Amino acid sequence: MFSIGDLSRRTGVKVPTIRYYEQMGLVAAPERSDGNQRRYGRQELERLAFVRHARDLGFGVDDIRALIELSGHPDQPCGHADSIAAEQLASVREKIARLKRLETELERIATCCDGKTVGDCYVIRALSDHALCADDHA
Amino acid sequence: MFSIGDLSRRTGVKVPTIRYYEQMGLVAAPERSDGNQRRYGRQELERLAFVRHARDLGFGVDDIRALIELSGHPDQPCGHADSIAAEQLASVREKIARLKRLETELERIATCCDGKTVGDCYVIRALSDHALCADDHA
DNA sequence: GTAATTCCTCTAGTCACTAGAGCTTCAAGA
DNA sequence: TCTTGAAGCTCTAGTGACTAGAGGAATTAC
Repeated sequence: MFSIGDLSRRTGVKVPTIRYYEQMGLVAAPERSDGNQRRYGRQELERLAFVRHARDLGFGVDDIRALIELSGHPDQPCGHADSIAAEQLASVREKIARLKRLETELERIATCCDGKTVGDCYVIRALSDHALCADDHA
Repeated sequence: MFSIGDLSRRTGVKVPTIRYYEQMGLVAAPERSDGNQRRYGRQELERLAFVRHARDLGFGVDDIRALIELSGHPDQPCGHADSIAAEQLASVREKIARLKRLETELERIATCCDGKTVGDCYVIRALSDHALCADDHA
């Protein structure tokens, strides 16, 4: 049996975040001590580690709820879990693609400024005039 | 002179977002018609385009305020503008690096599942057991 | 026994918007 | 000129995933 602080140290999830996850239904409300403090066991630790891991991988709260629900039914087909993961992968790839376009544009903007004053600063001019951009990062 | 709707169509910034930018001080409060509706001119259009462009590039509101402030002083040295842009570039690069680590891990998770039920689904097992992960994406 | 630490609940703030209610103004056609 | 429907106005509240702080109670270490 450990306290919320112990659980926090073991999982790397901050104390208020654990309480928030409980409120959101990602982890079950645990037993309480006589003085009304939360007391956790091994099962809760594993569940929280699962949640933390899924969050680290960028899954949203709703996805995680669905994955937890699924993990409680080991006999069901796992197509749904697969598709949640595949969607997350697609969304990560999209974000990477978008950020790479930004990177290209920012490189051009941030490294081309050889003016000394704002008046001829390439950063400012590029922001003022979208036409100076190489591609359509919008 | 155009209305907020015209401005929205010309810049691609939604009407409530324009009002929000005004509230945040990113664009100046414009003249009003007799009936209290906003009336914009060319200058406001350019300013909003600047803001939109900077937002598209991922700059935060505070950065944009600073860049606008700078662009109003063409005689000052532009080192500050450069450093804002350089910081933004660094932050974009960091995000890309992080997302790539996630991508690698998600690829492993999402493509390795050849089980038929949740019980032996690799997605669920991988989330339960961080030790299955190749690298430290946390 | 006491002092320091940790815990509790509750509210409110973050960022950059977005949605909706309830009302007024504007522009175009009859 | 009248009417109708779109577009405008302000204000409040909601989004996601936390984070911060107030004010007080419980636990733990010495």
